[in-house]
Amino acid sequence: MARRYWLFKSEPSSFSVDDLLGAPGRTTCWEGVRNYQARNLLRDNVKKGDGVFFYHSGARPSGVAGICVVTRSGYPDDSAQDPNSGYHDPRATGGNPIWYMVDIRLARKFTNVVPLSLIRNTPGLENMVLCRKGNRLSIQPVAPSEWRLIQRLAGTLR
DNA sequence: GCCAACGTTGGC
DNA sequence: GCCAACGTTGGC
Repeated sequence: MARRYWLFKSEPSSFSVDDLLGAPGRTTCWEGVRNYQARNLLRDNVKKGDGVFFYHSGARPSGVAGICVVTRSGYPDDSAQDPNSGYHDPRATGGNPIWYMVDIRLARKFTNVVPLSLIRNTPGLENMVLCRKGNRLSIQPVAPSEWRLIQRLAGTLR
């Protein structure tokens, strides 16, 4: 299977690209996804070696803040089984973990966030899942052409 | 802070 | 299985 591309959303007030920059090995587990559609992607489709856009939501501005690489494919999100975690789900067990996560490593933090407003106005990006009305999916597929275009945009913002 | 859009829950 | 109520997301 060829390398695939994704976009992961995070509110920077909760976990930002700078938090990942400061993490050991610039690596983190992407815990806490509690939506079944996003869960299915993490469990079944996001694979080691895939590319990830780190997206800041609820930010000023919201937009793509950097590029990551998946370093571990989907595995059970054990925060669901931790009563002390904010992500605890009492239904999750070892035999039925329900929720899944992957590990990602920050490859590059963009000098400037590529803002959503620019993405919306850039030909070739208007059909991104990100731009679709009402979209709330926190794990999204990104087309190879979109992957290249956004990196080119990031270069123009330097 | 507002509010539209969406996902989930739970009564029936 | 339907659907109203509710909670959450996320842009603005």
